[in-house]
Amino acid sequence: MARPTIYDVATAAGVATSTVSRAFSNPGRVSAETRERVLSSAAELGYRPNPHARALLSGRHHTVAMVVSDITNPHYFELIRGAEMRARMSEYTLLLVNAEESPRMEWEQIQRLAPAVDGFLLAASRLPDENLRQIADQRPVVLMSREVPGLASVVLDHVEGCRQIVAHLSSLGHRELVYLAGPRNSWMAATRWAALKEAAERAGTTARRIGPFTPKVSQGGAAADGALNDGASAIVAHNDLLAIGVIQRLTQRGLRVPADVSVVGFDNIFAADVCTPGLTTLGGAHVDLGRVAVELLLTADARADDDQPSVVLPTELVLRGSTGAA
Amino acid sequence: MARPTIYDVATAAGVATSTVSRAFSNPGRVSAETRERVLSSAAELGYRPNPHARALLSGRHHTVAMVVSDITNPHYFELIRGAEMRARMSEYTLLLVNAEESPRMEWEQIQRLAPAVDGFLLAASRLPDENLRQIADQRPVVLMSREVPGLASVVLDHVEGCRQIVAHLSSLGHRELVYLAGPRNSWMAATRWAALKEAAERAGTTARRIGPFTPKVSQGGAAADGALNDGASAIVAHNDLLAIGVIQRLTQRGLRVPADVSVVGFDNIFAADVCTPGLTTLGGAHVDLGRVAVELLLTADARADDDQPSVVLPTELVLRGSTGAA
DNA sequence: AACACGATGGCAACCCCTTGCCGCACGTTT
DNA sequence: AAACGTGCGGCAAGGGGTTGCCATCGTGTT
Repeated sequence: MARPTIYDVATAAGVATSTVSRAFSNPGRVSAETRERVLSSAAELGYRPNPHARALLSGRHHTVAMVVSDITNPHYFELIRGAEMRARMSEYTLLLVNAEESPRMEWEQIQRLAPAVDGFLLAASRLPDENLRQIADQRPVVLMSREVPGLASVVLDHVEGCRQIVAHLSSLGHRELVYLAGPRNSWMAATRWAALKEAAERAGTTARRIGPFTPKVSQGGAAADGALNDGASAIVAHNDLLAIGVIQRLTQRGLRVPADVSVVGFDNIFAADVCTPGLTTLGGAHVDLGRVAVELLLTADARADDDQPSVVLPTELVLRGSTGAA
Repeated sequence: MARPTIYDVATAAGVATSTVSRAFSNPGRVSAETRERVLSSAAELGYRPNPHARALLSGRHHTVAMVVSDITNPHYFELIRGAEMRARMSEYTLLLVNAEESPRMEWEQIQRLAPAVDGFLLAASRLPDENLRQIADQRPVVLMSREVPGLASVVLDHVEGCRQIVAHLSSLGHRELVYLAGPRNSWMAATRWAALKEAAERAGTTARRIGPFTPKVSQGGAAADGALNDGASAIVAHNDLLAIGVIQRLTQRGLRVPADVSVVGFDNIFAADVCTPGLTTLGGAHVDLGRVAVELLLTADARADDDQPSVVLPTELVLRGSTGAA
């Protein structure tokens, strides 16, 4: 038989549909006794509210969309996990959308979903600030791993993280490092480089940048060759995938890591722990990042437009075998 | 200003709302000229249909839900990617749901979402056959990495795959292998063991099973110790995570892989390629699996209830350093 | 005893879009 | 010229809930 509706429940309980509705969504508005009767009728019939009908009028969908710039990057899975957990805690559904590194596709998907979700989680968005503000005008938005003035965001503390990286390399005697940059339109790539350069200057270390590189293992070859050409004794890659590709290429070319070259990555993905040598990488509370982002999104209504928090979570430098004395 | 509705477009174009609706969803029903006028008015106003209102009446939501039993397992990422790609190709949205290995949670989430999605993709569902059939009565369902008579499914060819594993180990001189079983309610765990045992018998090899183990790296320790106790020269782990944990533990205990013990995994996750030694594992077209599953789901309406295909995709044994002569 | 007021339930409009059915204006057939 | 299509728009009824407003009832106040 067809799914029971609120009308069926109303008939069964001998009340009006409005009473049924209120019994569920506004318990204080009906007497305890009536409520009890409605709920038991509903349970008996196996009634479940139709989310679409509910959303149509109320405008609340109990759904948040998370848009990731590239779902193939294992780094995002931690964010997704955290977001999914927090969303489910509040009985929200997480919609996952992949933008495949294409700003246009990202924009279109967001526009398509805008009327159907309560807000957007944008992970490492490739859209320009301007567009992000437009989206924020329509729906609450929380940026992940990106900051834009006036918009809510959650990021890891890469300034401090880069300082740790430089300090670590410095203490091992490295006086020159090269940064393998990420994609041109990646905010993270710009941020990491700025923080790295600044930290290097303070530590009396030389930092150079080459790239940009698409942050995938397959690009590690080209990146490694470029880095060797540069002559630095330490390589800081835009992320772990690239770093792993670099190590593979270095090993293939007969260099020893870390005896000849040290390599550092970002993200602390699972593979960083099992590759050889283990990858020294800047990790952090990625699951928390996802969690906090949803938290911010769900509480967005309670904040004024000009009160959008920018949460910064701590990083931790995970030392493994890929870094050693210069 | 508020999002324009079909009424605004109708007014702007000087037609009735029904005409606007048809201009979009039933082009043959209006004259080319009228359609043109409606579309340009709509474009001008920036009109986008409200998916909820559309779904409410039509019953089609252009959304499919994918339920994974444990989102922390990187193996699923490939399935998710494939499913996401195929869904987007048809302008469908993919809803991602995590069941956290809990059948109860899986069931509740599915019931909650049932009225809001066009179908379910259930990856490695932990629900009993009975429940799966109930779900299939409500909505189209496609199982991934699981088979239930009468329901559509996509799986890798583990019978052939296990044969390959046994043949490989056999050719290296292994005469005894031990299988580290997956979770008790996992269909895959049962299937792999059955296939392995059968293949082993034919090859004149002894196969024993220990477990079950939760398929995580952290369980590799206990699994490895159990396997060593068994005395077999080759270990076949339920999946790569477990296998990697096993290798770590073996190495820690001073054994050499593969000189002392060979290890084989399942899934060919990214980390299998970068760990040391590289993990020999049974891979397959996981992205295709996701793709095909969505394909089946989207075409489910066209098939009779008793014509639910069970697609079997090929596997490939990826040889790496973790297996060697006995 | 007359009145005020809070608690509770029902009525009906509304959210936005789809679709069955009707009617009109043509063109075609015999 | 009468009888018939046929193509195309509009009307209006939902689809399943939510919510503003009104009616009713019981209790407390003076």
